[in-house]
Amino acid sequence: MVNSSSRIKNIALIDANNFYVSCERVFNPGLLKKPVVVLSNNDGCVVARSNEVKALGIKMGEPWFKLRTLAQKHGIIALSSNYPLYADMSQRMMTLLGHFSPFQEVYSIDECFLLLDSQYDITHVGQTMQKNMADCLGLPVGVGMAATKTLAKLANHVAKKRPMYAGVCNFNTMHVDDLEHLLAEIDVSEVWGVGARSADQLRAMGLANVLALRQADECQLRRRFSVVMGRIVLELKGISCLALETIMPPRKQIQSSRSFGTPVYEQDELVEAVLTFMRRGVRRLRQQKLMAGAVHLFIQTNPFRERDPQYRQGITLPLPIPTADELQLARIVRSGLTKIYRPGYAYHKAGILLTELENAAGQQGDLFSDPAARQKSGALMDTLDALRQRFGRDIIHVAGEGVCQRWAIKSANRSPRYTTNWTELPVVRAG
DNA sequence: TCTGGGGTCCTAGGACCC
DNA sequence: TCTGGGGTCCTAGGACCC
Repeated sequence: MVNSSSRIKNIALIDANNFYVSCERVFNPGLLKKPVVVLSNNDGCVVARSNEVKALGIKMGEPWFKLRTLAQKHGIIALSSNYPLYADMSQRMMTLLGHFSPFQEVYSIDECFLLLDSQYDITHVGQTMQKNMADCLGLPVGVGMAATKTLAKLANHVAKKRPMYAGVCNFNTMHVDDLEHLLAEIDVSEVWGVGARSADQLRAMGLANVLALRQADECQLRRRFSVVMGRIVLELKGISCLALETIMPPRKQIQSSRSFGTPVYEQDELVEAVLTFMRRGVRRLRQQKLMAGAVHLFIQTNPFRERDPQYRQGITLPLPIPTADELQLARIVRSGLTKIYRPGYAYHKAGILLTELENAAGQQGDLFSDPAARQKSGALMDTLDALRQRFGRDIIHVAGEGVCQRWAIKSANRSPRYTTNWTELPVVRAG
């Protein structure tokens, strides 16, 4: 893996440490060095942990109510999630990192891949990125570099876990013996794409660490698992199978769903929820200039309440022609709900899934559709878009969404939307 | 009392066709 | 008595990711 040849690719993975917690700390330095968690919707589960919390052994995804005593004992600060803030910080981070290479793949809210030019000292470039993120945004990041995406992910893991790397680790400049020694110490479950299930099976086959997996026979593992595992093995060997996706592929589905703050029994209330989800889904559909060919609607009781009667049902509702018309979509889910709703259950979650998405611009005409009606619907939707743009996205509802929304989520400890809402900007004291 | 939400890809198996 | 077989399409479910 010594970087003797310029043909070896330099792929960097930059990833913010404890992203949500770090975003909160930027605007509230009082949270620095304190144990902090950020909770999911409804303040249900832990979705981000500061290092102090990780040190206490608290796991990702742990239900918050189970941690109350421990939290009290250690003074853990719990924040409701504040997605507008994180999304905005993410955008700033990606823009800044984009200056380091024309080849950037934004992989998730807090990480991106960059293809770097080998003529520079790549490790130094990584250190510059790290400093840049700290100086401009106040975000701590880890940087991993290697010849493939899977190896870069691992290098990033090493950069964060081993203090000697100080957050920047480049596999491409390591001697192969050192690298293999390192990989032998890493559990196979740390490999990108190896989940808990596969990790158990790999261990049972005697492939417990990353080096063992790297040296395994690709064909055999492909047959035993799937093509995905085959690719992972090749990537670990330094053979690139996963291309850098610099252009975001179009969405294939848009989902909008929520657990309820309190159980819902009545059909009318479910209608409220489902119509609200549909409005949110359609907003994203229209933002991305897409149309949906079908909608899937689902409702379910709480699977954790095992003693309660359980019911879960979904229905796929095809549209005669693809549409982004909120009113039409609202009508169709409302009628779909009457088909799957059963009285007598405590519903806990519902959602809609817009599928068979296609580009609104490339929309084909339909022999039976009425062009005048389509034009009218388009004009109405444009008006709604404009009103919401001007007065806020929740200004207009479809009739039936309800006003009080008793089922709406709980979000007890949300921080202000520092960067995206004028009334919540942080105040800077002069002098 | 209280257990997230939003995605992707792959595979197996059934339906269907010739 | 003999009781096809191969290709394709679709869907549900599994696994994984952040």
